[in-house]
Amino acid sequence: MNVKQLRAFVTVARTLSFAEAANILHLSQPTLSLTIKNLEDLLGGRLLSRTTRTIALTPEGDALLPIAKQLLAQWDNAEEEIHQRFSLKKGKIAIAAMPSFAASLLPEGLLNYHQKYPKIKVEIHDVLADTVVDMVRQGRLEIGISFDPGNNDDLNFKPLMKDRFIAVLPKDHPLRTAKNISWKILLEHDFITLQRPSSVRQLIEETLEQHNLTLSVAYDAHQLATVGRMVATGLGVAVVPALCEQQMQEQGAYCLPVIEPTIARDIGIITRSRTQLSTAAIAMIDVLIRTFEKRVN
Amino acid sequence: MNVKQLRAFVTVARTLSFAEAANILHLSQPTLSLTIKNLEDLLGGRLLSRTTRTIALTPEGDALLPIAKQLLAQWDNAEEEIHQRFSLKKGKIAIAAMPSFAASLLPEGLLNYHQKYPKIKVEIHDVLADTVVDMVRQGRLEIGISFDPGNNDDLNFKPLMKDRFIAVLPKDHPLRTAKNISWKILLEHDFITLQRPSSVRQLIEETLEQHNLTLSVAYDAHQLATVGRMVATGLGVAVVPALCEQQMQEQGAYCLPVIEPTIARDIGIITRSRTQLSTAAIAMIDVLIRTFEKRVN
DNA sequence: ATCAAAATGGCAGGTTTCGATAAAGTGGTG
DNA sequence: CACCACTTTATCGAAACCTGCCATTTTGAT
Repeated sequence: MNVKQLRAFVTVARTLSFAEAANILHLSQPTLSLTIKNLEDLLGGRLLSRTTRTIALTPEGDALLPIAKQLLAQWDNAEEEIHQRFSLKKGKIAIAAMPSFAASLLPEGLLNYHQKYPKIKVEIHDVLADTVVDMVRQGRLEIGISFDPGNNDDLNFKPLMKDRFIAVLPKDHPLRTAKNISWKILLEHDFITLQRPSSVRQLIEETLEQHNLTLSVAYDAHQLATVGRMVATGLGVAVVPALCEQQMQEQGAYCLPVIEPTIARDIGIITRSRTQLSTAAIAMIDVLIRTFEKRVN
Repeated sequence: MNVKQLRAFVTVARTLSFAEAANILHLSQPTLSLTIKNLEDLLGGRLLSRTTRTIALTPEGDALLPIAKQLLAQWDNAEEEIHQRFSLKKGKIAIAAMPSFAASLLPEGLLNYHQKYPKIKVEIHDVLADTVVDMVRQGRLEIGISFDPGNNDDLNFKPLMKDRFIAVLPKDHPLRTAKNISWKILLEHDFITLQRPSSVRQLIEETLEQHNLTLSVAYDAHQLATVGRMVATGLGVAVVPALCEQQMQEQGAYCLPVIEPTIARDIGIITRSRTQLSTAAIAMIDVLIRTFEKRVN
């Protein structure tokens, strides 16, 4: 039994005419005759009692009709459902992004995506950079935004932009008029930064060590927002990704480029290699690239 | 999208191997490859992410799988349902029978039918003989059991048996030892019969009129059971179809053949001509014929 | 008898199917 | 670390099959 046969039966049952049904189905009358006959043979008896003048449903046909209608409706729904998913009119996509990106640029990308594919739901996981990588690796979601996880067989990294690190100073700090500030000077002040598992903290420590600079941390916190507020309050200075510049300024802190050394890292899209991405994910990646490509903070 | 494609997809999703799935589906592996490919093309994207070593569902495939499973299950159910109806394992059939038959022989036929097709429900309408004919003519049910409705374009009559009319006497009646009884003698007693719309009453009146005999009715009732009880009580005598002989005897009356004239009528199966009978109905007719054919009461 | 509609038969085009073969990814091995 | 062998899917070409149409016949109703 196939869909064509069932559709033919329902149409004949509705029109009570082979000729008219054949028209509707874009078939010739003989073909329709045969189709119905095949269906009847398959099911083991007549569904339609037909003379040249009158078509009527047999009791079995009567029983099949509502079932067939429902079946066809569900069939079409299923097809439409998947079709919509593929054509991005529907569906859901999950993204993990490191907090600095999630809270700064990501919304702009999401806005572009939503304008293009308004029916797709997007779920954002703003978690630590390492967690982003883990979540993608475990297949918990399709797209991660973080910095380059390094050579990795099962992960792909597509760079989006460079993220410099910037110094954050209280607004009334004497150095705020300078064009930039060196680490050496910066480290003479009380230093506020993120707590250890953070990638920002790690990167700062590693880089300073390479340049034989010593970091003494006065305060550390979990969230950049806290750091920003602490700096604004005058507790000390900090170094954060440029991505957070706007956030820092909004909290009343002042941002300056930090040099000697300049710290920068690639931020990009992480996906699993060897795994087919959903069309929604492919579209999301496309939008993100268009939005952020070659942008340097 | 067709059933074959969906079944192929579900099987591959279950086995996670094209080769194994092809075996299960009794297809060659290339054919299965192409089937899946066609389904994917139709829906607009990949459902299965496949390498030579690993097969995995894409998000869309994941979404389709439960839908497809449900759809196929319903599909099979529908097919099975109708199939069972045709093979008489299921279904319902309605019969109308005149009361004299319904209360006497019919149960024997129904028993045979039920033994052969235990899943079929049977609905009995024990109504007046004329009503039986009307119900069949109107298409309210497929099978009627009554006497010959006469030449009729839209009805078929298939005789089952001859039904003689018999005299019913109180058990202590002086004539009960006779081999038979003539109408002339019978009419000397108080006569009990059915009320006018009944076919029994009509047939008796018509026949007697043809033989110049006069019927004077002392009592008339609606149901044969009442007539029987009245006779048994000694209120008078009656003439009823032989079908009711057992019933009369059970009620304490005594039955004798009635002669001069003998009244008999054909009892048979009435169906609509030019209408396809359900398989259940065809089987019922077959059973009834086997059970009652050539039986003469 | 005539007319209209479904059934049947024959034929063409397209699809499906298969076997054979190619391509690709994986895992082991030197 | 590169290469080879093995396994599995993808591709290709030919044959079988099915499906569709047209022409014709059959059938039932007027």
